Amino acid sequence: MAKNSKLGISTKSLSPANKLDLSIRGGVALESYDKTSPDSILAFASHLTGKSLAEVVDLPADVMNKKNKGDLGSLLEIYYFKHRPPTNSGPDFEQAGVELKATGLVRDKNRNFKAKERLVLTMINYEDIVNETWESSSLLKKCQLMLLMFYLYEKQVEVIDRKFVVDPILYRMVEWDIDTIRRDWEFIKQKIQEGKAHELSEGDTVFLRAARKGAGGPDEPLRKQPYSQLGAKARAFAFKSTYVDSVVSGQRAIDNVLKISATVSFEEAVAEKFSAYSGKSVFEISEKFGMAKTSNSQKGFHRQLAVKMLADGGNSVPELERAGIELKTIRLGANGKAKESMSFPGFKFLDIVNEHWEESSFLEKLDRKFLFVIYRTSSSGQEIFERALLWNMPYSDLMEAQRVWEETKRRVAIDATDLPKISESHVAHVRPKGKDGSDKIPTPQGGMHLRQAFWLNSSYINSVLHNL
DNA sequence: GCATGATCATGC
DNA sequence: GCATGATCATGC
Repeated sequence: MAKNSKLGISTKSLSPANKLDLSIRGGVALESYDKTSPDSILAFASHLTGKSLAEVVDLPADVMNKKNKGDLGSLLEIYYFKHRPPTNSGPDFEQAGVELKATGLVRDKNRNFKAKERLVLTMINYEDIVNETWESSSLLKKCQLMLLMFYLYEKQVEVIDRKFVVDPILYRMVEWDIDTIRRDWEFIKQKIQEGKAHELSEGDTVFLRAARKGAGGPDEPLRKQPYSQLGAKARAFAFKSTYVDSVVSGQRAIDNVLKISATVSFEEAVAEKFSAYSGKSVFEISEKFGMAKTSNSQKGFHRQLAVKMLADGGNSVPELERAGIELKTIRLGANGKAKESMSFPGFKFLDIVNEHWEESSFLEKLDRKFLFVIYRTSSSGQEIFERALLWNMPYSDLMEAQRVWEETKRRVAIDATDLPKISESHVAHVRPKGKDGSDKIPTPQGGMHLRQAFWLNSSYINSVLHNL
């Protein structure tokens, strides 16, 4: 939570920390709550469901008059919970050990709630983390128990008017996904210990990410790291937004497709699922799952087959979505090479010219963990499932992808019909991707041109596979 | 065999 | 209806 001073709120308007004068408006008489009890804090928080902060408490004039009213979490603490969080790095409610997080939801295509963005937990201190163990970590101290409050984010609505649209949740890391989260934390620490804080990437890990923090522009000052002279971008521990989604929807209770446990990591669980099929023919595997390949142009066939293998015949793997893992199939020819490049979502000419790399959808996709499911045509002409592996893009290649993206942005503004070709980068290129030849969208030049997308070069895919 | 362009099937 | 992942098609 931001400290009060950051909000510019006079502390004179605060009630004494332990005297709970809960003058609640709106005809709702609320009981007090016990600051030492997580359950009591949760119960008190739940009275906000369906309401906004401004509906429930009288906010002082200095807050109401401020144009930027600050972050909702801090306002909640002060004016709803009447609580002043400690200035140390521990949880907001120190006696109960509860950290308060208020986070925004938006509606997806199906009108379901989803997290607007990743949930930032706490800054990564590169100097300190190398001396921590998981058990003694500042992350665990602060965030092992969190009160998560979810409001509907709408840009034009002031923070104090945003309604809490679902019930708050008391999130206990121990009960949820501590095994995976701990591994994520260890991985991030390890990278810093190797002097690679500047190479941290969101794709490194599964649920807990090292998320870029701060403005992120070229002027953003870099932080020192203990085992390298190179400065590193400021990063914070954060939960991946798809992971937050699963927390909101309560999905976690039912998705146990991969059978991750204290002794089986995400990677091991995936490997275990695929191991039974290694070397088997695509035909044999599809027979097993009763999948009739209706035509050769069934373009999603190998992908469907991959999901079946992972989900024991089911049609989805919620853990993949929760972890934001990108499933991609790769088909190798008899020569062991991937023939096709790998496509990514299309972009609009009019949008990309105003985007920044850091916020681009291409980076959002690339900066993930990938699950490659690899098929290979044997010398006899029969296609077999070879293996599956988890991968994320090395830092240097991500930089090259950025270069291609920046070049694309630059050239779209000049001539949207002349974009980076496969020969211009060893990593990525731009190519059409549409329904057909008539699928054209407007260009900055005022014309119409075929819809385009970013692709990873087939030669790059092959070099990645070769190195693994 | 590769670069480039075109298009299909699917799920939401 | 449309974006997306994937594959097909053509020309050199």
